[in-house]
Amino acid sequence: MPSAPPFRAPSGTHDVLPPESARWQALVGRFAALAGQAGYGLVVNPVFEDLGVFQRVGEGTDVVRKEMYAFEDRGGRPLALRPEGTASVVRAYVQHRPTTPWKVWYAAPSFRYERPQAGRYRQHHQLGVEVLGSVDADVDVEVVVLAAELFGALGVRRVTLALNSMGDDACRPGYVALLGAFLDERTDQLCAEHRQRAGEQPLRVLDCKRTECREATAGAPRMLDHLCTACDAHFRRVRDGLDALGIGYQLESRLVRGFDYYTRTTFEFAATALEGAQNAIGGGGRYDGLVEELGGPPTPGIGFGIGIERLLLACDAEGALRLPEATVDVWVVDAVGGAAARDLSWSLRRAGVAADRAFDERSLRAQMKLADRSGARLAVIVGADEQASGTVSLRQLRGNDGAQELVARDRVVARVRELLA
RNA sequence: GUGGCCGUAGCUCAGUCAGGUUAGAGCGCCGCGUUGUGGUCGCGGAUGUCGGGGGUUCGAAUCCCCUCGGUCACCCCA
Repeated sequence: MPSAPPFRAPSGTHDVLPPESARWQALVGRFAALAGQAGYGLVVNPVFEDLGVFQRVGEGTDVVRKEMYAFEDRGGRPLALRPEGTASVVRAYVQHRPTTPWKVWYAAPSFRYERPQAGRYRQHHQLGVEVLGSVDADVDVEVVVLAAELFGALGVRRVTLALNSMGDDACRPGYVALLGAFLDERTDQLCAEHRQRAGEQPLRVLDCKRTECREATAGAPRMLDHLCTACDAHFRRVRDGLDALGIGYQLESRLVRGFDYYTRTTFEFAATALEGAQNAIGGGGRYDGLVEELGGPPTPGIGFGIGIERLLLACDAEGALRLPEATVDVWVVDAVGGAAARDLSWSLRRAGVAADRAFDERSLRAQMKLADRSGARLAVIVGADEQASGTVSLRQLRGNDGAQELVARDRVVARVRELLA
């Protein structure tokens, strides 16, 4: 007698069950194929890391300052569930020092303690790639195009790409000083939060969506106008590459993104078919200082993350990724106790035929209903007569007027294969 | 973390505003019509502590408070 269940998935988490889980499989499978085809290997990282790994990477960011699942294990070690994928991959790079360029992809959960809503979860899942060890602008292009290709392969068309460059150590400090001076003169025009924090995070103010900040920064200096020669050339090559490959984008000088580690190229994909505010389906950028930050040798890097849940919502909104219902080829109906179903189903499966059966000695009628609903094309039926004569009845369930034939038990697999061919 | 809305069978929902006999529908599920045959059709059946807890009342799905969950916006981002 069911009553209110004592437990449910924690707030902001969710179960993925069949048939929805098949879409996950398909999505990850497509991505794995695309990444593999481009020379990326799978990386699997721990779901928690030393707390310091993430603190080092984003001490000025909301994600790290107020959204982390941080805890101590029984040995008193400070740990945290990963809030994003890049830090773990970079930590693994520093630890193992693979030869470069190191091109990897992952599909893994991330954890952020936020107020849940549609498309925003406390445990969500990301597909991502990282490339470590190359400053080549063509890597930036490869990474961005890879994400775009995934959307295309899935049939998600209504996607916009925002592109920006954050500069590097040579030009960013000067720009930030310029921006800081600009903001200092109009602190009182900013929103409440940034009136306090504009000094420490001037770039954040550009990203603020509040109208006060928007208006106050309308005439602010743009990073893109202050790139040094090297960053400007790099950015130009990135844009040329995207143009050559037919990937459209919009320059977005306000695109700052949520992590401190970005340098040069940053980008964000939004699904415009999504109604809600949570329409960013992927984003990333270059992080040429991050490996050193985590104790490795100077090594440039770039990567992106794509939110699986949001991407699936975008698929829904566009009617993409509609999968046919999963079916087996054959359903084994056994009215004589179950042993025949047990043996025949495995004979078929061992021969590569997808087969299923009922349990619990259901009535013949009930088993036939299940056979029908399963979508199987054939029913293998064993009743008392077949049992006695060492045969089975093979019935066609899809069309052919339910044509039925009697087949010797040792010829079942061969005949089934013929009929399915 | 802040604010608005919502929470009735497995699913989608009616009933809540004006508290009152055993809480309903459709779909799905199970069984039977056919003790050896599915799809259609017909008949029958099961399942709800009306999210949870407390309160008001003779009486609460319905009113009040708290809480949990969802959702929308802010914020942030995938």
